[in-house]
Amino acid sequence: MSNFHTEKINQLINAFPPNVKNAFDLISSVKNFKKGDFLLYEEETCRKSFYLLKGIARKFYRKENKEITTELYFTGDLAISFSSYVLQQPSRESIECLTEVSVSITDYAAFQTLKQQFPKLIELDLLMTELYTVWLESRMFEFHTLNATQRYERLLQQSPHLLQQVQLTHIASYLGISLETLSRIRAKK
Amino acid sequence: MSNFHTEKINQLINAFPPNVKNAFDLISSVKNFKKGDFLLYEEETCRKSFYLLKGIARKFYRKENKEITTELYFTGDLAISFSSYVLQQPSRESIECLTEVSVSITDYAAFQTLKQQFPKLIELDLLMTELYTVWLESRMFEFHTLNATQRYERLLQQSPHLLQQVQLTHIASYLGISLETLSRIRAKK
DNA sequence: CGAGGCCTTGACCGCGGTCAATGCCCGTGG
DNA sequence: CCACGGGCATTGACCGCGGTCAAGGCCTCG
Repeated sequence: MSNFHTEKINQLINAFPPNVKNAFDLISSVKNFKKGDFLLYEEETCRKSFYLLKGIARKFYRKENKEITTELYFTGDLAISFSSYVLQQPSRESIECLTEVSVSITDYAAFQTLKQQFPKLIELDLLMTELYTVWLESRMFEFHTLNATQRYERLLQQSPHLLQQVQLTHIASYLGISLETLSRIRAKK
Repeated sequence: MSNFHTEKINQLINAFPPNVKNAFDLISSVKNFKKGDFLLYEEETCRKSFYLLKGIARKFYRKENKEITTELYFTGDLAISFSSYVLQQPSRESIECLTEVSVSITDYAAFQTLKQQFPKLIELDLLMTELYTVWLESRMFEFHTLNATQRYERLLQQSPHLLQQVQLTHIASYLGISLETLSRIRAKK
């Protein structure tokens, strides 16, 4: 869940009374991972959410022994396999650390319980889900309306930092194109 | 928002106390539309949600004078342009009735207010958003993992009724393929 | 009977994928 | 300090899926 509309979320969180914040912290814990470590394995059910405090991670699935990256996470993003998390079913996606990563982990079940206690947390959950869905819709839209070159240029313009920090193999599959095609696109001009 | 997980939603709604149901009904109203009528126009901000009581509708956007169908609605589905509704911004999509349609319309602003009064409604909103997102993720996944023929066959198997009721032009664009290609796929065996 | 909407069929072609060879960079060990 | 190997990116040759354009068929309805 990319944090491209963070203001709204921060606004809501900052308005929380201290007891809600404290209760939330009690069911969360910080953990560190090394480059190459997995936060979630394919087939595993996503029972935790990972809030990135530092580092870069990616979510991907395998298709005929090739890996398709579906999301890239940076500091401030929330990493989960959404469908697996919501339905509490095995995930078709994995989440892998691309650098050293520090995350704040929150347990799914504990959060569900806490939401019943503090309805404001349901509002937070709704807001974050809405923003993820808006992002997903726009990603879908771009896949259908832009060709490979246009998708690359749009990424270049919207998230230039990303290209410095993530290897082209992952960027290519995130854009839904082959590494070779991406290379050719970049070669032109 | 396809109602493929309706049980959960019904469960939640049935547990609502009567006063919540009544309050909700007070901000909703039934309206009828003819085939070809629009529930929402492109560029318009989606300020209402449309719950289909009867009929078929579709959501689509235009791309170079061609129409791409993004969702098909049947009885029991909730028709909205999600991003427009959530962000209260102009929609890139339109919603059109494919048959005579009867809908229960709920105003966005009134629903927002009612949610503050009855937090259970936030839970309902969250649940429905989650299910839409799960559906959207699976749609995205199928676009990336299946070719045109496989997507058609999957639709055939999961929603055979749909093919009886919706013209092939819309089905083709819903599957992200041209009418001609769909016709050829159907011709084989 | 004619017109228009919808679907089918044919001919053609281009975007982007695949396979394979080569290049480049960097870390490790002799 | 250089040599080697592995990971990642580039480049070239080829090709197939599915799109486009155009013509023709088939209903339905006035």
